[in-house]
Parts: sequence; structure tokens; C-alpha cells
Amino acid sequence: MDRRRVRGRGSGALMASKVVTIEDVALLAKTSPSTVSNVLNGRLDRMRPETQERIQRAMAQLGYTPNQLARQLKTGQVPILGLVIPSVANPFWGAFAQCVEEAARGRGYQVLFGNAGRDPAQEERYAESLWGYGVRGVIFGSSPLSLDHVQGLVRRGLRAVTFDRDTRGADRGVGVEIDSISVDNALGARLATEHLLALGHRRIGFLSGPLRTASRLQRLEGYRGALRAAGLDPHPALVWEGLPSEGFGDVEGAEFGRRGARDLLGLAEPPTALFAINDMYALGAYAGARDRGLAVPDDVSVVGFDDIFLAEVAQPALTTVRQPLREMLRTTVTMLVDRLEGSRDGPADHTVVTPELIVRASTAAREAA
Amino acid sequence: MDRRRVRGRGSGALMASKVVTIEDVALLAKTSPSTVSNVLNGRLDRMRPETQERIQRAMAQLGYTPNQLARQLKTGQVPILGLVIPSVANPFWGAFAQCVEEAARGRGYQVLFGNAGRDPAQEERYAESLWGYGVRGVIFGSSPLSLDHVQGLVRRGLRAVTFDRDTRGADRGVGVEIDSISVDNALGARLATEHLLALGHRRIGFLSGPLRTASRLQRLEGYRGALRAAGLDPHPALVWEGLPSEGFGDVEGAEFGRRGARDLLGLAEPPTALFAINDMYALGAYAGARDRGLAVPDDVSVVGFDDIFLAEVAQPALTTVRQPLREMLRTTVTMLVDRLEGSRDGPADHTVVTPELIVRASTAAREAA
DNA sequence: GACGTTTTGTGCAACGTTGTAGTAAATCGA
DNA sequence: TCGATTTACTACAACGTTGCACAAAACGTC
Repeated sequence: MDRRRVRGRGSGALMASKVVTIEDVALLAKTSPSTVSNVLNGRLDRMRPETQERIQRAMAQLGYTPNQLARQLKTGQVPILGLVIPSVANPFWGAFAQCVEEAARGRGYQVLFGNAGRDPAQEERYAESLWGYGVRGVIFGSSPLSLDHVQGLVRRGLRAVTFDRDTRGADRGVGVEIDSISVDNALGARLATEHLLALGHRRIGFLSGPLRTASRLQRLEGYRGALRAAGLDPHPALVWEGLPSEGFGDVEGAEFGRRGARDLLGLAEPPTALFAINDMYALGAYAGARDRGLAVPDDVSVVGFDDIFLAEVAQPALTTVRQPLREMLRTTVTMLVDRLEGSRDGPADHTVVTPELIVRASTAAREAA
Repeated sequence: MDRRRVRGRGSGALMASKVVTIEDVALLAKTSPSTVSNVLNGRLDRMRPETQERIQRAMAQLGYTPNQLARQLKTGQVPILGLVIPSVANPFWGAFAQCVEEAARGRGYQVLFGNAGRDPAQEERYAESLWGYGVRGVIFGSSPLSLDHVQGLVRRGLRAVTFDRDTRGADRGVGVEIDSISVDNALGARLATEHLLALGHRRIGFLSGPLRTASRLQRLEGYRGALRAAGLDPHPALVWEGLPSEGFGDVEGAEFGRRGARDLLGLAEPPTALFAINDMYALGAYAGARDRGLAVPDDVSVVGFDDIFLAEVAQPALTTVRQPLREMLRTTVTMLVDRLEGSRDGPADHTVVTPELIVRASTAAREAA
């Protein structure tokens, strides 16, 4: 009986499609699958140029594309990096994903991404499924405080790098290797706060969503530290945390910022400046100020964090704390791929990058009221 | 000799990692790989509940994750949808990717995305590599005018849907099945232009990057049609196309919009209103107007296209033509998955969705100058 | 022309999973 | 107690590729 393919049977219901295999190529080129495989893997010294050329022609003629699934079934992994982020719909994470993809492409890897909305269960499901596809390296963008949910996978050999999430504590607990990279969040927040203090502001609001990530807590600390250093008492009422039941504002960051600004500016003694947890919140704060009939920067100064490209285009251009995203992610990808390919080993690396304050038009000296 | 794994050899240099296989589970559960496979595939009627439970326990204990690579080697495909877009860094495409991911998840698929920057060669490389991973369904977001570069793959069985790109012409040429979905671009542009005309504007600029996509040309036609219908002669000088040598402004849309607005508003007879090819351009146009010392909407009205979430937050809130992205992409994913799973067949489907004008604060009646 | 040597090419057993075709064990009817 | 059924489970050959170990030419060399 002819053993050639009979596809599309079974319960799976996925449809048939004709696939050109290495064997078809070998047949047409009058050679063996092994030799074709040798061509694919660059072992050209093991054949006559003439043979190679015949194979190349056959491949082109049949439109052959190697089946990566089968190819990597032997090695057990696949040149894909997993990327777990809260939501690509947020311009910050969009730019993030773009930078990761560029850096990965430079190393011959592709990127499989998932929006996990900072939900540990979702992150875990996601990481599990990546593992199942042979993905052995994952970048976690701003995860929840704990990484327990991926420890199992990491123990089994998953290489991970976290962005904006210091994993030093986690390491000690379980002896597991997780690299991390982040900006010095406390410093960034201090820079922003000191800038506002220098402009004469004394009541400075802190505009954040839920404080359940390491980076947000660090920014809060930086803000408080700067206030204390200036002899001011950080007032809890000026810290806006949203409602605990709600999300992190990853999709609706601007909406959160708007509501928060409206709330803070509606206080009996409203702040004269706002430090937002990120640029989307800050841009939302513009709208919130407008809702209260206040102008930026004349009535309220606003500082953001991240320096997304919208910061410069915004009206007025946003003063913000810049994270050098592209460079950071190049480093991240390098760390990860080096570990995957075995050229780096040893204890986890925790890179901390220095942020920079970019002064634009959204901050002004407090009117001598 | 023990045949258990010896990994990490070979030239590939990809590192070892211990992998739990179906056989390990079978061993621990004192049963056969086949039975474990039956559990995995829900054929529970073929075993005692007790056996099933033993297997479940073994899987949990070993932390077993099925190897999708091997699993799908038989079926030849994988529950992943490919997504080819210009750039995730652009908030529109970010939201786009998010919607696709949500819809795909609802159908049990994941999304592998790539930024192709509208470069046909890049798109082709990308589609090839997706094919190699067993991906049999791809969504193309706003591709170049021609789809020749993926025809080969489509003939081999790739299922594709294009967004914002009518493939009717392509079909006739090669008899290949490509579904498409798009908004009625001409109508959207007409709506926008008529709105501006109704406000009394007579010199209306058309702010676009290179006109090398179907959707952009259609929008231009809609704009021209509306002008003609109002008895006006569309003036070529009012159509800004950027420089042909440059990109499409997918990453730097706002920057393009800013430059274009600056150019148009610097004309001897400047327009009093601008219709931007998309919202990022429109937001950039705000900055361009500001550069010229003009205010929106007092001195210039601006209309965008897409209705990205920033449109509402912007200062002033942007009047724009809304594309119902979420619904469109749900339809797109449904079409694609149905084809993949064989529940839909027949000739290509070309869905055209009706856009809606959302009037906000960036347009105003022309001052009776 | 018999022997090494190099060059060029091939056979085969994996990789982890699936589904069919099968066997073994339990149950049943008479 | 014997065959016939049903139930519970398993053997095995794929899927497309890889890389080692091996084989067959081709080429000296004396």
C-alpha cells in the first residue's frame, strides 16, 4: 500500500495542507535526505559543489521550507523568545515589544508574545504553553511582586529575565537563577520630585495605580525620600492608588491618570504638582486637570516616567524620567540568549540602569500664591 | 547501553535542559505512553477512572507539559496564528495586536507576531518562517499594495486574511483564496471631509505619508470626492505625502504628522483644516500647528482616522473616524480559524465595515475671516 | 594492481507524540 | 465451562529532521 500522506483525518479537525519534505527534495535532486540535511546545516565541505547546486535548485523549485517543528524536536528547543507583558495595547509595552523583537532578530530569534495583564495565573499558563512549544527563554515585563508561579519551570530549565523586577530576594529563597534588569526607580522618582521641589512646589501628588509591583513601590519610596530630605512630611492623602479591585491601568492608563488627577485636584488643599507613575498616567492627568478647569503647567505641573515617544508630542510636551528602553532591552536579550546558548553561566545578574530627567514644558515654577 | 538522554552536544550550541516526557509519566503511573496520550486527548472513556487519576497525579508530580512540537508533528500544524504588522510600537497596531490576541485566545490559539515595517521582503521572510513553525493561518495588517510575495505560500496551503487591503484583484489573477476585511475607507474620508466642509472650511489639507497602500489611496479618493461634490477643486498642493524615500511613519507617525502640518500651514495660502491619514498623524499635527503658533481648533481644525484610545485623551480631544477594531478583528479571527479548521470553505470573503465619525473638540467652525 | 587516503555520499536510530490495530483481562449468557 | 462480548489497556509505526557511523567511489603511491 502506498504510504504517502493521508491527512486531515482524526478528531483534531485541522485541515490538510500539502507539505514539501526533505525527502521530496532528495528525490528530485537524486540524492539522500541526509545530504539535503547537510546543505541545510551548512556542512558544505561534505559534498561536491555540483551536488549542492542540484539540491539548491530542487529546494527552490519545490518551494521547500524546513519544518522547524521536526528540526527542533531533536534539540528540544526552538529559536524563539517568549515575551510576557501586561498589554501590547499600552504604547509603553508596544515600544517595549518592538525593541525586544529588534534585538532578538539580531540574534536570530523570533518573539512569541502574550498579554498576561499582570495576572500570575495567566502568566503561568502562558509560560507553560511557551515551554511546550520548545521556548526556553522568556522575558517577563513587570511581573507581580512574586515570581513563585514560574519557579517550577525555571527549575526545569527555563531561562528567564525580568524587567523592572529585582529578583534578588527570590533567588535566596529557592536557589534559582533569574536575571533581572531595571532602571533605578527610586533614583528616578527622586529626580522627578527634586525637580518639582526646586520649582517651588510643596504639595506634590503621587499618581499611581495599585502599588503591587516592585517598581511602583520603589518609585513611591524615592518620592517620599526626596520630600523628607527637603524637610517635608509626605502626606498620605496625596498618594492616589486607584481602587484595589481594579486593574493596573495598563490598557487604560490614561483613564486612570485622568481620574486620579481629578480626585487629587479636588482635595480641599490640592497639590500644585503631580508626579505620575508613568507617562500614560501623566497624559491622562492632563485631561484630569482640564476637567477641573486647570491648565498644565500654569496651574499644575506634571512629571511622568518612561519617556514614551508621546511625551514629546504631547501638548504641552511632558517633563519625564527617561528609561533607556532600547539599550536596556538589548542588554536583556543578550543576557538571555547568552544563557540559552551556554556562553554565559553562573549566578544571576541584576543590572540596574540610571535614569535621566528630561525637562520639557509640563513643569513650571509655582506661582507665588 | 542506556539510551537515556545525552543533550547539549552538536554544533548548535543550544544548552541542555531536562524535559519530562510522556514516557516518564507512563513509567511513574505504571501504564503505557498510549494511555497517557489518551488522557491528554480527552479519551477518558477508554480507561478506569482510577487509572486516569493515577496518571493525573504523575503528571502533576513531574510537572509535565506536553511537547507541542512533537504533538503537532503528526498533524503538521500548530494552534498559533501569525500576525504581520508594520510595527507594534505604534499604538494603533498595538491595540490591533491586543484585539487579535484576545480573539485568538477565545478560540484556543496563540499569536506569533512580527514587525515587518511594510517591507515585502521582510513580510515574505516572516511568512516563510511562520510556515516552518507549522503556522497555517496568518493575518496581514495593512500590507503593501501587492501580495505577490506570499502567493507561493498561499498556494501551498497558507490561510491568510488581510486587514485593510482588498484582495479582490489579486484573486482574479492567480485563483488564490485570500479573505479580506477592511473599513470603508472612502466613506470614512468622505465623512471627515464633509464634516469639515459643513463647518465652513474650504481649504482642507490631506495629511498622509506615502500613498502606497490601498487604504490610503481610498481615503484620498474619499476626500477628493467630497470636495468635488461640494463644487471644490482638490488642490494637489494641499496633499502632503512626505518624502517617497522615507518610511510610512508607522513608528514615527506623530513626527510625520508634525512635519506635514508644519509644511502645509506654512504655505502662502494655508489650509484652515487638516484631515490626517490616521490619529497618530493627527496628534502630530497638533504639535505642528503649535510650532507655527496656531491653536487647535481655533486656528486649524484637525480630523483623524482610527479612533485610537489616545484620541479621547488628547488635548483637545480629537474628532476622528472610528474603525470598530475589536469587532473587525473578532470577525477576522473567526474567518481565519474557521478556514483552518475546515468549517468554512469556498471563495474568498471580502468584508467591508462601515466607519463612524466621532465629533470631539478638535474641529470648529471656520472664523468668518 | 593492491593498498591506504581522502572525498563524497548514505543508512539508521533517535526526538516526543498520536491513533490505529491490536491483545489481554474481565464479564456474561447459556 | 466454553465461546462471545465488552472493557481496559498497549505495541507500533508514523510525523520530518538530524548527526553519527559507516560505505562507496575516486585518487594517489609504490
